[in-house]
Amino acid sequence: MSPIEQPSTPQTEAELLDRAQALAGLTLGELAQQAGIVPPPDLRRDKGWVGQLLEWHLGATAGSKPVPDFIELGIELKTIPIGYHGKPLETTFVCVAPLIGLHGLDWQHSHIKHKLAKVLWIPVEGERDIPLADRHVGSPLLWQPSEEEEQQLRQDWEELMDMIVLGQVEQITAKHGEVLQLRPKAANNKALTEAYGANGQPIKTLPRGFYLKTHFTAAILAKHFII
DNA sequence: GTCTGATCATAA
DNA sequence: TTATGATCAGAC
Repeated sequence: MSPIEQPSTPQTEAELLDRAQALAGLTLGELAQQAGIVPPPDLRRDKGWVGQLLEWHLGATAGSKPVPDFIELGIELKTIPIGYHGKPLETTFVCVAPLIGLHGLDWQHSHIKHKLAKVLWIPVEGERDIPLADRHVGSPLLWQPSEEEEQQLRQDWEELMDMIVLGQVEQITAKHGEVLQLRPKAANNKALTEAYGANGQPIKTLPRGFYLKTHFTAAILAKHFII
């Protein structure tokens, strides 16, 4: 057996798209075999497995660094689990929400705006009754937020950040926001980080992340594939 | 059936 | 602990 090398990094957007398109229709089992790895029985203990498998095939290099998957192209790769009805099964994690040091932070300079500036979505069958190795990869979609989409994101972001600045982070639930929600993003409920309390004093709370609601990502996919 | 809060693995 | 990659699973 010769060692398996990761495919090279695409140099252009077109090349990345071509290569993503070439993966469409294949199963995760086939892709795992090409990468020389064995699919886990389920994703319970490997929630990021699908995303990392696709990153490998497309030659993403960022690893766990806080930069886009394809640095040169400024493109972020996201896999999205799809149900039998063609709609996303899960919300999409975007990034962790800053809870302190927010003075002067606005939407234009937010981490989330930059994360979502250009995203390569790759739908993957996600129904739990389909064995992981048998799930098919779908057609990729390169997306940039429309003005309307960005406006929706910005509005929710500003509402949520206002609450965080006012020390109301613990009053925020997943119901806040139309397209963007704030939910815990942690290893467990013992992992704490610093935030503002109601009176401006520091408190310890669960790290939070921004997630795109399924109806928002469903609309993105629908706009591209159904029209 | 859907949603929300909780959780899992790994690297640095 | 924070960053990456997300899905699980009980509540509703």
